[in-house]
Amino acid sequence: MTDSSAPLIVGSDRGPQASGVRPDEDLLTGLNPPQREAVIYRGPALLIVAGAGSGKTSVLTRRIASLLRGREAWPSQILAITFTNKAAGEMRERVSHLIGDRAQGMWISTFHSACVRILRREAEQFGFTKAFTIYDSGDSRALIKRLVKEHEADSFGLTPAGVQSRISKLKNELADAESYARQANLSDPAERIFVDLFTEYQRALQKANAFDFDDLIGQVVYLFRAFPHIADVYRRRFRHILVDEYQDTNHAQYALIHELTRPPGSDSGPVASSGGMMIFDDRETEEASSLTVVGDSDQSIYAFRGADIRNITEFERDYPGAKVVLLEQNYRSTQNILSAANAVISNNFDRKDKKLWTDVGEGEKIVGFTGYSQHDEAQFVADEVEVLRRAGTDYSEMAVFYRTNSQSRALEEIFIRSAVPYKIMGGTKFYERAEIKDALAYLVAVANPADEMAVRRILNKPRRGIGDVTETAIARYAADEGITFRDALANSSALGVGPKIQAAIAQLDAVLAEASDIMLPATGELAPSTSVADGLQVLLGKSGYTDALRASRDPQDEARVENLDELVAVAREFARNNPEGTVIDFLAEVALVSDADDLEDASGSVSLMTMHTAKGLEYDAVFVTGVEEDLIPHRISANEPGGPQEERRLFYVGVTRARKRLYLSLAMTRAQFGEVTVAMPSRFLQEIPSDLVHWRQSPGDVNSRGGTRSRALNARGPGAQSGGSRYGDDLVPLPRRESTNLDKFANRLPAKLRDNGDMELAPGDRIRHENYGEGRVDMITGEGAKRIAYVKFDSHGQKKLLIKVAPIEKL
DNA sequence: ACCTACACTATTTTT
DNA sequence: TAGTGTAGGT
Repeated sequence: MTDSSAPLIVGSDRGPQASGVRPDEDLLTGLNPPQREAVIYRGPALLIVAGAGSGKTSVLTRRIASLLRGREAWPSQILAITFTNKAAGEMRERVSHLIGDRAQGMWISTFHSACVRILRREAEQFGFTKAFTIYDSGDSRALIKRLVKEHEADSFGLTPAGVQSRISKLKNELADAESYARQANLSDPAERIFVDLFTEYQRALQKANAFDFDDLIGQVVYLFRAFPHIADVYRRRFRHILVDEYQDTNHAQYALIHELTRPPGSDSGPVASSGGMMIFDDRETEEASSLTVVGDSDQSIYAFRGADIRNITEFERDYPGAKVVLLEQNYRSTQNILSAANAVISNNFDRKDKKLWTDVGEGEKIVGFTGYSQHDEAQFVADEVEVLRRAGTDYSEMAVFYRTNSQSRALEEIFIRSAVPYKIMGGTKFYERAEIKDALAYLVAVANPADEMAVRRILNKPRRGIGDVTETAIARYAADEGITFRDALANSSALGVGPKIQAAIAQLDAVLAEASDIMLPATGELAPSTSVADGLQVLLGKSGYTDALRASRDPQDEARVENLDELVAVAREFARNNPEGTVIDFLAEVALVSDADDLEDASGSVSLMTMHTAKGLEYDAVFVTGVEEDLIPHRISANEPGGPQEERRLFYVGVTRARKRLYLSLAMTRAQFGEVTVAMPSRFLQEIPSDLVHWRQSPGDVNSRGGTRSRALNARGPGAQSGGSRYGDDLVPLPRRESTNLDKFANRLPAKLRDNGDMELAPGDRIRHENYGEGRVDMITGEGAKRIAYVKFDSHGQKKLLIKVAPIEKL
């Protein structure tokens, strides 16, 4: 990271590329003119407005490759920011693919990961240690919950969730408790208490040597502003900064980029000249780093968590002289899909007009379907998935989107019944499981003993007979002695608790100490890479945690043990990838990589995910489900400023994920919170030109003809065929009722799925199915709960059945 | 200190 | 509906 090693500048800022072959000519093959421009432009600031599917990742990676290839930059001078860890990994991959080993040393990461790296180096500057840990939102909620309770803030209408989101929003605006207090209305007692909570929350974090998610960004900005000479180190290091998904950056992230792109030395001026000598004389002429941002304001879908769309819409104002390149040609979708997307998004009034186009042709019409219930809708999706599969589309090339996670349940039930393999993306939350959080708290207790919350968490896990009283006694002892909560454990005899409990505390202390010896070697010494996994096993084993789970008769605890084994495996995998990684590094990675299981087997199964998760992905066939008012747009968004427009962008994102086929489906009734409510088609449906959609079953069909007619399986009757069966006028008058007796439409599953888990079937057996009648088993595949029978029915042809749950009996 | 039962309430998106 | 929190009993 030394500047003396700065490379030769080959392509000058605006010098015309003289004749001859560019060193990066091959990087430009296959690019259209604007894409080429985006790769080769050199200047202080470049905004690439990249519509959905316009090849922006390709442009970004080639731009980086071109900088490196032309020796305009060393890898260490490049900082590329992506939205997710997965995207970072892919970008790194693609750059190395283009230029090989030379890609080593670049920083390609999320804002959060990059900031952790910076904070790790600089933490000592402002009252933290290198061993700081990261509070995820669950951790900070727990902390806030405690504070709210202590202050009895709930009687002022302050809920933990509300306080948490307010603090988060403020931090995203780079406000702290003090600056907030200055402009708050402190005659309002609730406000005063909120300020107290905020102050104490921050104090607690500092005391615990921990940062929450928002602090990771905000504190780096604070650091750069308070210590210009430190900022300069990074300004000189990162000469080329590239930010993807710029439309989803919040103010703190914007400020961070702004700090990094100031000319080095610029704000240490007064210091430099105070002695009358221009110490940094030679640096006055240093240039700011070049900044490239890529984004699409139409895909901004994170305003709810502080993303500020103005960061991109006002880029040209923030960076005068910035070059703007527009990428409008779409290489992903058919024209019909793009036309629908364009039509919908054009209803957002305050946007720059932009129209995606393609030259691949119109393609198939968009297919619409209205189910009577969410299960009916799900059945349609499952059936259609099978149709596509038989027509040659791989499961992994299909995806089902929904607005809220809860919608996945009905889909899951039907997919299981129909034996469609699926994978829920982003929904699993491995790291939010209680046993995983417990295990990680053990690690934190060792790695960052200042983190009192972590120690408190494990105090009585497994049950050791340590309750509130003892916990308070420990805390008081620690306060009296001026030592940490963790260190108080080492002195159990001084706590004034019973001998049994003393022994339990001593035992816990011993386990933590033993793990410390394994994971935290003396300074200078390097711990073996297996130390994290080994230490974790010691902690879980000798604390009695796993034993307690194994002894339990709760069947779920078996799965918990497996999860813990999985975590140990993750630690071993981490060691393999980071031979010098420490516990601290492991914890940071785990805190920042929530979708770690993403990279594994999405192959061979249909992907289910929320529309938010879908951003940046693409599939041959996409099902957007639940296209109903109050769902998309979500009802809660109606009251939020800009809410409905953000929902429209979200829908736009969903639609533009599809390459060849797009399905839009909805249900007329939806069970929510135990009640069945009538749903109305989403306004976004009406914004799509009717000739683009072929309704298999339109909302009008379902409305006017009642529930006795078509169900999902036979909906393809002649009646549903004509393009004229557009719902049109039927749409509006559907009255909203809170709850109705539409049970006849409900088509609900029995509350409990049946379980034929132990049914023995072999090829040749005859069976009877509730709906399909009798048939003969051809073949059995799979194991356990996933055993599948291939059955030839006498009157319904070939079907695949999941033996465990299918309504069948052996004859 | 721990367990059970009951009541209540909050239901969007997530690095 | 389901998951969480609290109160009360052991």
